[in-house]
Amino acid sequence: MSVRVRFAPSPTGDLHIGGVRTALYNYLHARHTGGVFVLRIEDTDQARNSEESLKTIKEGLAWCGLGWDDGPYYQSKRLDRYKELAKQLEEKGRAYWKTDPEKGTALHFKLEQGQQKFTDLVHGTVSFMYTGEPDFVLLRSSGFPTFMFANAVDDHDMNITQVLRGDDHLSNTPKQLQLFQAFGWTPPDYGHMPLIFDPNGAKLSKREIEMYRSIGLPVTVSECQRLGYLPEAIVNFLALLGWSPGNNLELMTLEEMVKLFTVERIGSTPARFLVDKLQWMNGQYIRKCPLDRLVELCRPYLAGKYDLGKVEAETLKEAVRQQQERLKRLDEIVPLTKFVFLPAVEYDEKAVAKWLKADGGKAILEELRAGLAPRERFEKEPVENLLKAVAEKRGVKLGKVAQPLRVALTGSDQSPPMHETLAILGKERVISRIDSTLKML
RNA sequence: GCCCCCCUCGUCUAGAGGCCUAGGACACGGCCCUCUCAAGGCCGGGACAUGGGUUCGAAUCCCAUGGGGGGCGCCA
Repeated sequence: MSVRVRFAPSPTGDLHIGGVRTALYNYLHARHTGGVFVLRIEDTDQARNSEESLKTIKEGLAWCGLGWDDGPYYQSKRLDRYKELAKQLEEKGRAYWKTDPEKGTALHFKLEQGQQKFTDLVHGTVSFMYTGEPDFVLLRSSGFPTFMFANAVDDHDMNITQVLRGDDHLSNTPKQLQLFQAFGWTPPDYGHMPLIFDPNGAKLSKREIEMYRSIGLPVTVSECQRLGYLPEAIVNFLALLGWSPGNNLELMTLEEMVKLFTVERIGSTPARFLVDKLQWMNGQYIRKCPLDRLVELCRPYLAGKYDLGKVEAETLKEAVRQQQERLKRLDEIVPLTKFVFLPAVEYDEKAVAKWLKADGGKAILEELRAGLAPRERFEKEPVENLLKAVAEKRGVKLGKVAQPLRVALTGSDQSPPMHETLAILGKERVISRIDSTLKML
């Protein structure tokens, strides 16, 4: 039978990083086997569902490059089907109505007690012992089905062959298996993948989002976007949280992952989500990114902070180019290009003290001004020659003469190579910034 | 409370009885490159949770203990 897998989120919030990984593994399995990837929306909780969340999920999957082949199907549109099947169970004597004084009358499934065994795709044989395991609800008093029920029914109706989901569902599986048994259906194979933990080893929690944000840890797709991560990096990183191709290969495109992915190689140990490696990986993808695309990726961050209205396209492009190998996150472009896009220099006092106010800083700057003034353009060779000449004449190292200029032009002791810094600022700004710095000293 | 899952460097992992004096990556430290910061290159420290078995031989198999996590909702 050809493979059919699904991603079945409930539209009750942002698309979570754990959800992305679940979607990814199902997507990879489908693509690897030439199967079909189904999207199903489990919107049976009227109170918590939202249109906006649905939109977020679809856009989030698209952003990650995880397209589905079939669906989306909506459980809210299949209520009749669930009711019909529930009735069958009732007629078979496997379900009964019970009234809760607070919540109303709901249909319950009669759970068989005793040993429950099944073979999990990632854990192997798993065996449960049900002693006083309570019966679970099939239909709520509202008439809506529960997850346990609708989810199993849909997996059957949609001919799902493998269910790849989080370990948090492992304990529920025997119950759903009993449902399949009661209907006389063949169940799909289940594979439960390890949970993703936060840096403290606890389950990722929505409540901690502020703390996560403060350490640059994106736990939802919108956080990924906000914090300047590339989808390639997120997908690549998440793929490696619980799966490995086994040959020391780490940087992979989606296509490569598709080729390499097998569910046998999904691990069984929970993984902590730390930001370090993700940032490194993001930097790798930023460096590989074609410049034109990188400019567009950076533009919103810059536009949010600077007035780009009068900035020439070439300047913007060059500013981004200069920082490409320094970025780990897109949002870092903002502080790094401050010297280009802000009209006035913001001086770092420590840098000023170290390079300009100390021994000969001012004299060096004056000398460089004299050397720079006759030039219209600042190319690599002439600039380097000038710096070297000044350094030699004074018997000091290159850094001794480059740094004062750097601080005068950018306010900081860190910037792209001198000739690039000069070139992007242009003659006029170079001279005026040197002059106003000199005046200040 | 009951049931279940997990346990290799700080982190992600490779490892399916001898290939392991345990490999890779991130992070960390050092060096090189160098006008700064990065990037890049090289080197280094760093792990089989513990205790019992099984076996000629165990990170790999079994059992306990410890630790971590999950499930037991008219949430999904």
